[in-house]
Amino acid sequence: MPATIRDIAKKLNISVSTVSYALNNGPRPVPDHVKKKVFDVAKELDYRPNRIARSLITRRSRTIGFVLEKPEHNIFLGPYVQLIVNGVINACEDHRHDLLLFAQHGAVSQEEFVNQLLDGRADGLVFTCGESLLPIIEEVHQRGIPFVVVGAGAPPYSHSFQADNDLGIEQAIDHLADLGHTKIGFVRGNATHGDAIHRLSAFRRTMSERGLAVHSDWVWEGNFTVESGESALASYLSLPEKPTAIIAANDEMAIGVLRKARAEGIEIPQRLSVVGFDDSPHTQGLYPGLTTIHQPVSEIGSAAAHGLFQLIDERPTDQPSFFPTRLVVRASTAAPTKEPNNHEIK
Amino acid sequence: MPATIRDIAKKLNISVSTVSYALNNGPRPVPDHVKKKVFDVAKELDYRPNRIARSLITRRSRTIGFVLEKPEHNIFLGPYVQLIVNGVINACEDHRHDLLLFAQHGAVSQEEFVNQLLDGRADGLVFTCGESLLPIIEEVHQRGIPFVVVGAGAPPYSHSFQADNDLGIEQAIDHLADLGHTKIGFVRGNATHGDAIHRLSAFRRTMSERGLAVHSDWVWEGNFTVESGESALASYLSLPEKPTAIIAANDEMAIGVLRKARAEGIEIPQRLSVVGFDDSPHTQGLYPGLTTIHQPVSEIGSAAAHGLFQLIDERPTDQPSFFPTRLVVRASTAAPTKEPNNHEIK
DNA sequence: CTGAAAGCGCTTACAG
DNA sequence: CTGAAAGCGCTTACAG
Repeated sequence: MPATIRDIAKKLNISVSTVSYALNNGPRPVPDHVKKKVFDVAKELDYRPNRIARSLITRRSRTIGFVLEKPEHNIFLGPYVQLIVNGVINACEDHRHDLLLFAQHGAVSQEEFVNQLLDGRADGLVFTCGESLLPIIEEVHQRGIPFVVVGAGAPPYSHSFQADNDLGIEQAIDHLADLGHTKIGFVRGNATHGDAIHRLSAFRRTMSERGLAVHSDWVWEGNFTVESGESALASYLSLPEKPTAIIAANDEMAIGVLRKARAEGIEIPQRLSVVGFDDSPHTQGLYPGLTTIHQPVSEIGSAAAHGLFQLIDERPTDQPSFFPTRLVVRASTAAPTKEPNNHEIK
Repeated sequence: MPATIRDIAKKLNISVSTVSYALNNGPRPVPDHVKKKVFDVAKELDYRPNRIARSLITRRSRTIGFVLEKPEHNIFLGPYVQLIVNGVINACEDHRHDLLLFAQHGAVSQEEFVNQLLDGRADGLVFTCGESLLPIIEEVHQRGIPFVVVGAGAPPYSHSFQADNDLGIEQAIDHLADLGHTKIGFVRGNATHGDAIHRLSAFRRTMSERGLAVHSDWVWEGNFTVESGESALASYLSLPEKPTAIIAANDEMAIGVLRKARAEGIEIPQRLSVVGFDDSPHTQGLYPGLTTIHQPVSEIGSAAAHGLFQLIDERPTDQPSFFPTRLVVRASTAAPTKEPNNHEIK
């Protein structure tokens, strides 16, 4: 049986309150010689404070929760989630908190899941933004516990932290237009994902603002995976009239496009230019390099967590919440020099 | 003020025990009509069970902890950690637990950190293996709370889950030897990391078993990052006699070797063969492909977590704890065809 | 200055 | 069958 403050108090013939104040260094003063004895006995008994008991009273766990977007196995494999969590963890370290990953979104009912989010283990929550989370965010909001949302498409009442998707898509289109492209395709992300939705509508809007046509044949479904990028390129191949450039809503899908293009013998960037979105670290190691839109994902995660800590402490939030993107030109884009339609389909 | 079971009991004029048994569906039977009333009032009051209070009594939080190996910012960016966490999260979902990431290893004293690990928020702990964790594992072990260790170099009393590093290094060496290489270099990982230490000694041993010489000039320090692979290749360049092949203790460093080799105009694999270790997913997307040793990192994480759940439940552990590796041949290895020493150093 | 006591929100032996 | 009560390990008003 682990030792408690009662054991320490008994051993020293003093009250538990004195022990408590001694161990916590306040708020009530305790004479140094008493304090010393308390610490000595604590060490002797291998006393460890029980934070559960403390939390029950203080209503603080010094832990924040992270809610994964989708109830999918292997959700953790995406570079985006990894970067966000990395940023959140960094902020937690700075702020002396720990991070609880809720793992049961896919395994229990929504009611039970919300109960878990609100069961006292976390002082506040970081949501990633996906449609499946919206009703959950709503319930959490009703409850009044502090939360923040990472990504586009958060409810208006929430504190959200996101990249400037509009700017990013403009940068991608303008880069391609500057190179002389007029026929530009788009691989979209999950229809349930806030950023994906945002980037698609930014694509449509910016294209028409620039006087460029958007063919519905040139917009492909995707789900942020390499595989969905590959199948986008597969259907590109069967088009009678092909775009000379493709923007993918994230790097993974851009990699899929590149990979499939390579397999099909389509020269990149001579015959087809490809732009990604994210500039995630492992894309940076790709050869030949991928032209992409950089967004500071880890910093967004950090800012979100710091914002959450401010909400928890009922301080005003002074964190930046809207992050500019940046075009990173590498080897996957160039002026269109070869006619894409001349390509032989096997 | 959130509602408690007392509020429900008061409203229905029944005892809190009945409410508790009703909400938990037992162990004491509660008549269905009472149960229904309890659930109705619970919903009406927006009652949410407080797991902190429950945990204080049951001494179970249905949460396990994950202890990161090193007190480094951006620790989460490594693909290895990501894969382990992914496997652990998957197991958590299966077992209806959540995962607490301890974030303060670098921010607080060791004593305070151990106190956090033992403060009741986690029912058991998953450690990754690094030297800095050994004294911490020792203290946790003394305390008697369930824990498992992922990776090589765990204390003998612990349940550890790891890849067969010896086999992996043998596979790498034998593959290169079969191609005709006799001069093989090695980029080692952090000197404080269990797997890194293990792979290096496996390299030395297997080389000598195969009658191949190990030059100390051909073993480079590394720290599992791309950059350290690059600097290994930089010092390779200045060697009077160069190996024809390099094994890196993980994929990141192998990527660094490849990248630097490309920058220096060294033809891969004609002039230099490179073998990695891990076969992490984003390596799989590399072009040209990296020959590497596959280890099932995510499965190891899953098995470790499942093992931990069995320890927590005091059941016998039946999880596999030693995982075979597998050679994956891609484009970075071939028979040595060009003399490496002929290469011009700029 | 310090101790005795109430209480955080639950679970669960103990009575009736 | 169900209620009253003890208690988990702490914090913190309340007395003295």
